[in-house]
Amino acid sequence: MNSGADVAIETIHREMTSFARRARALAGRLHPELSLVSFALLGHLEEGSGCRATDLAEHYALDKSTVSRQVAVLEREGLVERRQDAEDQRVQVLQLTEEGRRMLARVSERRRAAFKERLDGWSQEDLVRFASYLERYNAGPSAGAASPED
Amino acid sequence: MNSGADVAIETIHREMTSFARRARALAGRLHPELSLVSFALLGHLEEGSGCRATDLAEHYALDKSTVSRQVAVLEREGLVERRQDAEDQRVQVLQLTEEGRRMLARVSERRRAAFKERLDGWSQEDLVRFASYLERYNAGPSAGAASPED
DNA sequence: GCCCGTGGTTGTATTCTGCAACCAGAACGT
DNA sequence: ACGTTCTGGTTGCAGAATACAACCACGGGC
Repeated sequence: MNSGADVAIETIHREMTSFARRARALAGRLHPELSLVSFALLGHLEEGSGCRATDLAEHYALDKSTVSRQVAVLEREGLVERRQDAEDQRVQVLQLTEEGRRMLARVSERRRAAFKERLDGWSQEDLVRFASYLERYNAGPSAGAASPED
Repeated sequence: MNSGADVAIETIHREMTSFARRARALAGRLHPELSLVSFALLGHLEEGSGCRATDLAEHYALDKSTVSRQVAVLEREGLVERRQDAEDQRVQVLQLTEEGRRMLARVSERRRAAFKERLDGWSQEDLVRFASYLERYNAGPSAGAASPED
């Protein structure tokens, strides 16, 4: 790899980190009602209907106790529901409630608005290309060293 | 804004968020000796030699008290130095120590390796363009080009 | 029926964080 | 010069997120 690419990687590395930092810091401020993790968990539940706490823990590299507590909070707030699995009594299948769906949509909308503002003035071509780069990056070249279980 | 751009924004939103939570989950695991925030702060110090705690706070959307404490830790560990500003006695200019530079290089190297693996196979052109998009995004809300130090 | 693996919860300690109160130096107006 | 306000920074405090370990409940082999 030549040095131009190295510099680019260094930059990508730094900027992505910076972004992560800001996203985390802002998540709590902009949406006090839904932490970044809760948001991610809800989002996960939205996609595939029904999943286990253990799945979430593994997917987000979180301890199962953490997920357990987060889910407990979300349940107490009426955003998710648990359903005992008929097959296996140990398992609790998690699902979004209607309220959870609404909340997710609301927060999602606000976040999207923030992004939109930040991306105002970009040409469509740049937006599309940027999006594709991010997708490509997150998809990972395969095993993805930067993301063991994802 | 047309729908093509909207889709792109949606994607950018999702992918960046995805990245953020993974980075967060990973930070503590990969580099127990340097939290994500500490790493970011050190990195920031490396670029422009000398900056104030307030600058860091603003840049990373952190409370100044948080930065104060983080910096205190980094100082105690001998990674950064404070220097009273001659102009303004209130100001403490922060700088990396040699040890700090070494530590940063070490962790940076490990992180870069992870990124590199993930970015393996990208053309230099794509890397450079991706990097510039990220910089542009992080620089702020399209503040007509050269937005200074944020 | 017993033991072990798996899904989840709870106890405990740590870390990070923000807010508010505070201190010290600078900037400004009178 | 003096007081007021502003700015950079620290500290007290409280809350949230997290990991780790111990634990409970169920399921599956033996």
